[in-house]
Amino acid sequence: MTVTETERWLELLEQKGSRITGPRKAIVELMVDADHALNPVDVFDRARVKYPKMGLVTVYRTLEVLSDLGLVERVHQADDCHMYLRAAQGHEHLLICSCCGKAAYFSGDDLGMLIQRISMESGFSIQGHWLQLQGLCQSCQPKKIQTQQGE
Amino acid sequence: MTVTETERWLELLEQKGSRITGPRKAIVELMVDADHALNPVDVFDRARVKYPKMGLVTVYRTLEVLSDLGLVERVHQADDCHMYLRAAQGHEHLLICSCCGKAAYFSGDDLGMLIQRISMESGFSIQGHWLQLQGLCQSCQPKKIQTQQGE
DNA sequence: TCCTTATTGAAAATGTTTTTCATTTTCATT
DNA sequence: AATGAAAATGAAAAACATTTTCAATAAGGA
Ligand SMILES: [Mn+2]
Ligand SMILES: [Mn+2]
Ligand SMILES: [Zn+2]
Ligand SMILES: [Zn+2]
Repeated sequence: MTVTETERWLELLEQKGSRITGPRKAIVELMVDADHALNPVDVFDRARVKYPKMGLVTVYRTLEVLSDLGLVERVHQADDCHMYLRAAQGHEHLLICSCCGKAAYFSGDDLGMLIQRISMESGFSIQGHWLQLQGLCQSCQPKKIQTQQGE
Repeated sequence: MTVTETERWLELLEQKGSRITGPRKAIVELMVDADHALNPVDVFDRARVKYPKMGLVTVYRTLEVLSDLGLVERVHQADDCHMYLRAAQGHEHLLICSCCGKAAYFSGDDLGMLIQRISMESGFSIQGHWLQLQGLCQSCQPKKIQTQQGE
């Protein structure tokens, strides 16, 4: 599954007239599999394992290319706003572990009523929304006992 | 109302053992009233009108102090993740105009059901959420006719 | 294999935020 | 009102993150 997804990304890259290169393959392979949002340096460190002469500049450039193709997207967290993760499929939002950073998409939110009400009350015409849940993933729950913030 | 709110901020500052200074007054006055999220340079430019010898470093430092006191908070937007706005009162979320940047808080979202479901499905224990609506404010609607992104 | 051109990595440039430090200002105490 | 300790300030330097420049390299069609 990972292999075919990697191939899909590379084919898309090719279709758009980009060349398939060693550095790009290394970055695609790792981004396809990543279950944490990664910042450019994270990507750099991981990519260098597969492609040792990788330059950090190429990481920036490749993330931009993948982002333009809609394959990865930027993720904002309180401490780091320049993280990247495979893009959402359709209408999905992120759930991120505040301890280890593990990220998962979810879908099925319904803000229609809320948006309609706020639209009325504020006079804004609402174009989009941004929703992100923070929590502790299963493997981090034993490690941390923290207070829960409701609603 | 603005005057008393400014005073409240300054008193809080004083209570916490900080000194009330010219630069801080200028920044507090402008942040109390701001209806747009402002980045440090925005704050700098505006504060210099009232306090011409203001240094940019002081802006950074003062925003941090106000943020530590819970009086302002950092706002993330697609193009600029280091913007500051007066802090939410209780459980509020932001509505921001994608054209002019006008910001308004709203409350009354209820994600309880959603959170419970996602919690079940994912195994995460959910601690908090981050919700932001983007749209066009009343005065920007005539200017731009844009496609609407649903739900 | 050859050739054109996109891509690459190093280095330099740029832009932002933080640190350092001598000077100024605040404000509690005379 | 004058004094003095400590906090705050602004200029300059340093540290960081990101982008640009450019000569060398590599991709992939002919
Ligand atoms: Mn949604
Ligand atoms: Mn952000
Ligand atoms: Zn975790
Ligand atoms: Zn507007």
